[in-house]
Amino acid sequence: MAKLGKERGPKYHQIIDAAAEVIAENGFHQAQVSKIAKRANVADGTIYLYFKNKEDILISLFREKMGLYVERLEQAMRSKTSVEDKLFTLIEIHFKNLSENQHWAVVTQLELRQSDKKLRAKISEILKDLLAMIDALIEEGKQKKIFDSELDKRLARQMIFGTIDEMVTTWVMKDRKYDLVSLAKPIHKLLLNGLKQY
Amino acid sequence: MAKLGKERGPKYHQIIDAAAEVIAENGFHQAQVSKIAKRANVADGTIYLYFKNKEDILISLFREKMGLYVERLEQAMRSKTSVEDKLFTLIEIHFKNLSENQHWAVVTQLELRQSDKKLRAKISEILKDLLAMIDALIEEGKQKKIFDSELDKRLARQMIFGTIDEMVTTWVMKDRKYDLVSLAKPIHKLLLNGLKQY
Amino acid sequence: MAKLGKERGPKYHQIIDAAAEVIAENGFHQAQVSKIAKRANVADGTIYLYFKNKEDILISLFREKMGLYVERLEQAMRSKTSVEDKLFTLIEIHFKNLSENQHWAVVTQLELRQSDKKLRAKISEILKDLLAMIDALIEEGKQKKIFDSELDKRLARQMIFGTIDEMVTTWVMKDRKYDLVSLAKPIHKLLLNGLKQY
Amino acid sequence: MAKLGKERGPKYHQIIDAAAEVIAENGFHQAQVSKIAKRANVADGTIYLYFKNKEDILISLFREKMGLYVERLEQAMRSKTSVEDKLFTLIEIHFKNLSENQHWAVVTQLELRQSDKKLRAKISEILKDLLAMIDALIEEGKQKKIFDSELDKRLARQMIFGTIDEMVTTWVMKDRKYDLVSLAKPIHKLLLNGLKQY
DNA sequence: AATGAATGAGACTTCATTCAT
DNA sequence: AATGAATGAAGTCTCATTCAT
Repeated sequence: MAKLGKERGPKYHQIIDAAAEVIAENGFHQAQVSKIAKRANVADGTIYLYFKNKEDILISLFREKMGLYVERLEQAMRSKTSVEDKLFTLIEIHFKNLSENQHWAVVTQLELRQSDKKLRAKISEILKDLLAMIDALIEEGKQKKIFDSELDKRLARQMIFGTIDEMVTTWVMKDRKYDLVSLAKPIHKLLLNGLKQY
Repeated sequence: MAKLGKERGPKYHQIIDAAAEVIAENGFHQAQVSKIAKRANVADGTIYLYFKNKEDILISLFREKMGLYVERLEQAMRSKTSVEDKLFTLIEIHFKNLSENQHWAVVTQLELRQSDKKLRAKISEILKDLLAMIDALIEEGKQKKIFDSELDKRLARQMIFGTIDEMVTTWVMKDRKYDLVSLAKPIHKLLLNGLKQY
Repeated sequence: MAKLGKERGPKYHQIIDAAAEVIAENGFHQAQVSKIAKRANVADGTIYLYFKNKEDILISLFREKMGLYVERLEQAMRSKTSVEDKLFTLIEIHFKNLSENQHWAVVTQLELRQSDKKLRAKISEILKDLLAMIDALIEEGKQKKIFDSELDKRLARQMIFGTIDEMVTTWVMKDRKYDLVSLAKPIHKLLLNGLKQY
Repeated sequence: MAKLGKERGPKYHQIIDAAAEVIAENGFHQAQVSKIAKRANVADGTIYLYFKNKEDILISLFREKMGLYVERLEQAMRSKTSVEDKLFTLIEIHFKNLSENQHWAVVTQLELRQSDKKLRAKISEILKDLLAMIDALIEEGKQKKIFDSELDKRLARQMIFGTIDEMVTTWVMKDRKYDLVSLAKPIHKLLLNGLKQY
């Protein structure tokens, strides 16, 4: 058996990318291993030199893409100082990222949610990095007295995440017919309004 | 041939209810037609006298349950006059409804989302009644000058729906270990904060 | 799911018999479920209404055939009184049984031994009835002072069973070109010689 | 192309031995070529420089080990003069050989029998040396008037071989919990009893 | 109206073997 | 001589749906 995802040859990413495309085009339940293999220009068996099983492809896919996203997000937020700007950046980068990878947007908002309990638990695990960033942001806002000191961190996080996630889902379900990124500004204002103390 | 939901014998609801139970207990992917039939005390073939196919059972299930919920919601909101109270009622009834039907909460927040694109599109269709109520509420708030006249109705709706949906999902994923209804008050405050004009 | 082998419809035996034929003709590892189904004139899926899995077909096959054989053996031996006659009957019936079911002989002596450890353990379990009969015979011989009182029951059983089993295997491997039943007499003499006390 | 067993480099025996170990430890069906290669510290492809295919490894394995055994047997029997002693030596060396190589005993009595018809035919071929020795022994016994002149050589051989083979198999299946070699004496007596003339 | 036995398409994964380096 | 990444064929079992009774 090969490296199982360790030393990643070029085929590793070939397969990951093929999986993202095939899922976006055919849907989660129609993304057969053989279809992914064909799209990646490798034999079916080759998949199993790089991934333990089909689920492993999907988790790796999510981890890779999410990793890139979180990295991009961290980098962008580092240059911001105010809590307000950081929240705006978080929203904007999130929307930009998905606008620039619309296939991927379909995969995260619709297809991957069709996975079973076990797979979704692993996806949740990967999402934690993002949620932790939101939590840190809320904490900072509370310390800087921008947000109410009584603000429940969990509720605030659910409002932020729930809102932007729902916005992306709606956008995807409307076939991405309008510009998502331009909604960053108004939704930022709305969310900030909710969190701020007066 | 199936009656296609017209003349609904008693078996119709027997099957619907069995489906809800079986999905809640076994998960979406383990809810086979034969399992539903057995739970409903009918033969497998009988299912097809009342429903076109498996998907039809699930859609009908969602429609029936959602209908009851929207009805309850409308009734509760009718007695409220202020926009603030109406929003609170919407959140509270939503949380109460799911707290009192925890099996059903699992079905809507986790299991039914594992369905395929086609089925989810139909589920979205049914959700529209709820979303329309939120829209009406926002409209009323704008007219009464409680919400900003510039407020984007779609964004506001996504914030409200996204937030409460995410809250229920988190609650379900945390195995419903805490009281959801008591979160209605603080989240109502947070959302109202966001929507109000100052 | 159907009765899983309980209330056995006609298809149950159709499948069992098809399995015996297919194994004898194609070998154990070439006896695919689909081949058995085709031979039994049922759909692949029907197999699983009567058997838990492929292994279950094979075990049931062995149990059914072995049950018939042991029954026949018990009946034949019941009419014999002397230990010598009983031993002869045991050998003769064993040889006759396999001579009359040459397909089955191939299955037991060659094909079924290719099964894996788990399946073979279950087959051994079924064989115990036969071995118990041999044990009872040896015990009786010792009590009647025909066999040496010092005779180790386990060794004697292994000599009897090992010898006749090896004879059948040789006969099968030589393509059953000679008459097996006529060897019952001389081998009976040989075995008796070995077991008797002088 | 493979050397087909001609010029045997050191890797030849490395691979043979690795195969024996892997089969004993993992069972026949879990003895993949890649596992054997890893155990032998060679690349998968290297195997095919020394052996035509997987079957060829197994046949060679059996031939090599059996060759050593027959050699040892011949040497031990050479020092014996009486037929009785020779038979005893045959049994004792057989039992000793397998007691001293318990892994190998598992391989011959259980694992290798899971091979397919073709492979087992070749294994039988190799066994012929041993059977020929038994035949020679019977012949000698008949000439020396120790065994009955009417004794059927084939039957006698099947009794001897079947008995000791069954004894080893039982011992292996009982996890080799008792001493096999000490059974040589009583079983020798039993077999001799059977073969002798009175 | 009701039954439930029967159907059969469809997919993940393993592993012996090859061949470019 | 040696490597080991790549190949791709092949098989068991599930389950939505049908249809004869």
